Amino acid sequence: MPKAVTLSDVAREAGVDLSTASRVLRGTGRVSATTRQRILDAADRLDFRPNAQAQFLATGISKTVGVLTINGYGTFTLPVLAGLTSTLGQQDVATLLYDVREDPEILQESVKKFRARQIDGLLVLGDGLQAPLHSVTANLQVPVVYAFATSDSPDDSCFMPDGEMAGRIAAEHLLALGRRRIATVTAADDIAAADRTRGLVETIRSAGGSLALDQPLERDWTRLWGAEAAERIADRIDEVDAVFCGNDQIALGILGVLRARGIRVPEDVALVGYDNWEGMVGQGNNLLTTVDPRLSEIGAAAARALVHAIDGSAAPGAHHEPCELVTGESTLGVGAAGPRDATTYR
Amino acid sequence: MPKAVTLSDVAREAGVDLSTASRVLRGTGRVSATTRQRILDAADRLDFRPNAQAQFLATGISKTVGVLTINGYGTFTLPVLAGLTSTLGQQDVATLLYDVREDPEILQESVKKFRARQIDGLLVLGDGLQAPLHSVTANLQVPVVYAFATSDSPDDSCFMPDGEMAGRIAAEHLLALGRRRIATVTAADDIAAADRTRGLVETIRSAGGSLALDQPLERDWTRLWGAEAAERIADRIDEVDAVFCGNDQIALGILGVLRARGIRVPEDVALVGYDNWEGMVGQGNNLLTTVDPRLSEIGAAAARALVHAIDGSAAPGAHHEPCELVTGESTLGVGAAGPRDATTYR
DNA sequence: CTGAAAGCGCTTACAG
DNA sequence: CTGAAAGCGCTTACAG
Repeated sequence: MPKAVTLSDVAREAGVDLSTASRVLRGTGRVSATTRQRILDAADRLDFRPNAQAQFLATGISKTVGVLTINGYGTFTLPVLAGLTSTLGQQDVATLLYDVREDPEILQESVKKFRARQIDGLLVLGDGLQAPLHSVTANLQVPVVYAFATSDSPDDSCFMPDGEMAGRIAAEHLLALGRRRIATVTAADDIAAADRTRGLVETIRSAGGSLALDQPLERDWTRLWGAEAAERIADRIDEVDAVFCGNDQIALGILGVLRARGIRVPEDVALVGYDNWEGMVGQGNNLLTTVDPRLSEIGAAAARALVHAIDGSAAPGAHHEPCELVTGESTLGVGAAGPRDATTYR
Repeated sequence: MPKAVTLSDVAREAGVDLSTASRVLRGTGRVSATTRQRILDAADRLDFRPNAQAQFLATGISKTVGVLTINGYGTFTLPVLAGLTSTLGQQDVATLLYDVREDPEILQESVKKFRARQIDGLLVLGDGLQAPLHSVTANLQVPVVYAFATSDSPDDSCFMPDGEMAGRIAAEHLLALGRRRIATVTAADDIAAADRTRGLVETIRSAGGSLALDQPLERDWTRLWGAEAAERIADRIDEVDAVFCGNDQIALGILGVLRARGIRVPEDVALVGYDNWEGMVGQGNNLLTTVDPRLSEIGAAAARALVHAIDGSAAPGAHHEPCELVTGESTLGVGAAGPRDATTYR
């Protein structure tokens, strides 16, 4: 292991004190142009990399943040996590991850470990569904940001997908295609589902219409529920020419039954899903028109917010990140859109 | 911000020198039982957490590892990444992630940043498909482990799913169910596909049989290919009573066409997929019997190997992590297996 | 068994 | 504008 070159090496090479070298390398304090150049050259020549650990000790900044994960391996949290860590990595900050699994004891453990490690901030990664998390902000003396979760304290900085926007862009797309009898099939008793439904219904109302079948059809997130709902829709097919589905599973369930009953998609009934599940799995079949929540962007936004908060400018409150419509055959028909031809609404 | 308690505080509280306190707290060197106890009590009373940054500087260990990601947001790399970071987190080591996107310049960049940060080791996270990665082991003076990838240097420590085992347990399951005319539909020109096929064929041969339809049907990983292959199978239905599919997409494509043509699954043809894609998406429909590559375990195993390598005991060579059969309706029929009732083969 | 001292590699008032 | 010094909080030979 070749001895690493240190700041003293650079100082000696440039013939100055190491405090002077430190100043020019951090760009702080006045230094004469020639001295500065000499030092910069020396650093360059020696290919100097400051020892981050030493800097951390001297400055009290660790350039590492803690990440607390509620359901670390959840399909939907995975992209958020990747967005988090990769954005943090770009900013040169490391990540110390603990999977909490809603176990309060582990939480205590983690907080202790975090303290030892002098983390600069904490990211709490939820599962995107649950009720508000109990705020841990007060327990720490570093900034906290909640990603894919909300906290029960209104001053906390939280990042979530914009469910209302999802409903809105789905409605706008369907209305633009001339659909006027838009129904929705989704999960019951779910805040996220309710947000999407609200965005949908409000947009339909603004256009002078109302939700087809009067009420949302609500039960759960499964393909099976989609299939059953499709039977009901098929029985009242005159009243429906489009369905916004709570997720892609439901959409797929509906698609299968509708086709089996001889109802054409999208000619008779257009379908819009949510999750961009195919996109996630990298297939790009373009079967379904769907709303992509851009989960990795949720993580990225939360990470950026945390870095800013560490720098002193917090962004308290709930933030809803924009989603994106990804068009496919279930609204445009076969061959209408190129593969992964995403239309972005803002 | 309440001043943190330091080792000197503990030493003073216990009435000893801080070097002595350091020794007992790290469990190194002989110290009398009573002194030891006094120090331990003091540390406890003060709730002392050693400043990790200071320890790092003093010992030269950073407790952070670099992670280089080839395709950071790939559906299949996501669980591996989560397995990595979470296993590392449990061991109290932080993670510094850079997404390389096969860009050699970024790689150089990253190596420099890693050097500055004194990382203890490096994890290279591949995409599970590509040809061997170019080994970067020689460029660093810290241990390197490749996860979900192989390197072009045979001494490197690499962790991959066990593709042959996947084919084997699929075959064993189908044979156990009495199937004797097993075909396979998979991708062409793909090492991973070839491994699974080999495991399948060898197991069938050991049982005294041979692959149905003589040859593997090979093209790509899409559902569309599954559907087309299913047409061919349907035309020669007498020769086939089971299909091992290269992935779940293909399986789903086959399933749809077979049913549309009045061929019963699993009664006439049993289907086994690969990826446990449904499981990934958290639905647990149990529609498909499939082989779960346990991707997060790949990451976990690689992380453990890296930690061991850092401690001095490397595990060079290619490691194939066991996969797992997850049974579903496509081989056992409706209601046969409970939800996510996984059968583990070893 | 225990203490006094040097050192890890930087940063940052403080003088001059 | 630049240098000498103290300090960040620990670890670890080295004496005694």
